[in-house]
Amino acid sequence: MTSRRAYKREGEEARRAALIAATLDCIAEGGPQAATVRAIALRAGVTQGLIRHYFATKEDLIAAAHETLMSSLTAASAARLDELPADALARLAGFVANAVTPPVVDPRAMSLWAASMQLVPRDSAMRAVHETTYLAFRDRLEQMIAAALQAAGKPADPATTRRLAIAGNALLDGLWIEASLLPDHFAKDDMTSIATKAFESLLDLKFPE
Amino acid sequence: MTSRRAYKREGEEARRAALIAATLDCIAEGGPQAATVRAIALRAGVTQGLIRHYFATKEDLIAAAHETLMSSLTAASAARLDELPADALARLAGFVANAVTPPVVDPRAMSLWAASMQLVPRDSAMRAVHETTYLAFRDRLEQMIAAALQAAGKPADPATTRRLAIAGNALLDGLWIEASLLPDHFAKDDMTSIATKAFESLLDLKFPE
DNA sequence: GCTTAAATTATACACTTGCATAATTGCGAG
DNA sequence: CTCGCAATTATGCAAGTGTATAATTTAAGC
Repeated sequence: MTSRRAYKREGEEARRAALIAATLDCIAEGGPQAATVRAIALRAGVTQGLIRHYFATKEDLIAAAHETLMSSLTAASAARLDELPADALARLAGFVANAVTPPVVDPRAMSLWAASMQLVPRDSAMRAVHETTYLAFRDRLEQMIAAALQAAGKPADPATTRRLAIAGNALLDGLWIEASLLPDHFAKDDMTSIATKAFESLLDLKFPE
Repeated sequence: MTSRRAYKREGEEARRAALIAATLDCIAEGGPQAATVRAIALRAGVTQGLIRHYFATKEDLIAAAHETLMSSLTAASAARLDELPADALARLAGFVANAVTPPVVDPRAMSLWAASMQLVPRDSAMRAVHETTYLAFRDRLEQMIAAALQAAGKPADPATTRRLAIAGNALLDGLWIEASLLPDHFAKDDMTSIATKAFESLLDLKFPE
């Protein structure tokens, strides 16, 4: 009559995803130290032994979680790309405004991102992930910048667009961080206007209304 | 004949400083989880009991460490202010170049900064510290921007300088982060040139050679 | 419906963690 | 020189950590 906990079998993908989600939740709420095996299992509605069944070690789970986080962050900004207008200038303007306002601006995402950044200097796998996702985002921005410059009839040689993409990316990153850290300091319109005008200055062109 | 460890008495300030420094070293090397009481004591050349003697709890020590870190980060960029030229344009140019190159760009500092950022969303004390230091840095930048605009004979109304300071600050933050995370991706001259040209575009002026 | 392999739970273990408390030692005051 | 007290070390402890392994249960195949 030993009443053992009832459970349901889930597919491997679903369980891995659930464990990763639970891990990110734990880290977001209490930092890396809060992401203990037991806390993660509890949040995933599972007993701790199961973690070991899907991830050889806790470190593996953490790594998988960070990888998932990174791709979801870039995916979030890419998702809206289709909804943007076709006109190159309006397209870039929309992309910029999107990057510095909710839901892309988000304290939880920011906290998780900071946790990842901390690992980059000392974990080569994390460094590789960061490098890839950073360059992917920057390349996309560079293409939109090049298109916008051409649409405005300005020269868009590779050296120039690279430089502008690096600066533009940094600008968006910095604004995203501050808006996420101090949400009450910046009104939504405020942020959009700051980012938009900065990009107009940077590229020396004017976005359509 | 129990040979107890020999030790030297240090003043309270010295010991607190040493413990804080050891704490930051631990966090920089292995993240918050590596900053255990024992690891900190070992690095400070002290036994763990002493920590409790100077800090009621580990959390107190961590908080003190983050506070020290933040003020030292802003102090680092302020220290060089006197060495900058008097001419407003050259002064701003030097400030910008300084912010995106070593020793301000530094993986260790970046790692520690990320650790702090992670605490901001869930720790009100850390949030207050961040807000203060962020605004202090931004205000300093705003003043230099206003001076540069005036020197170039351009209008420098408060709304404009505020907007430019926010964008300029974000730009410097973003470049600082990337240069610190991926040191091999950017040559020193490269970074300086990118930051300088971006600021010239942003303010619509030209820095002296 | 059995059988069976895999998914899941349960339990145990060795080790680390932060903290408390007692035992000593350095070092200035007299 | 020695006394006394605060600074420091040493030791212990209960709780939490990751991981290993055995015991069970689910559900699919025949």
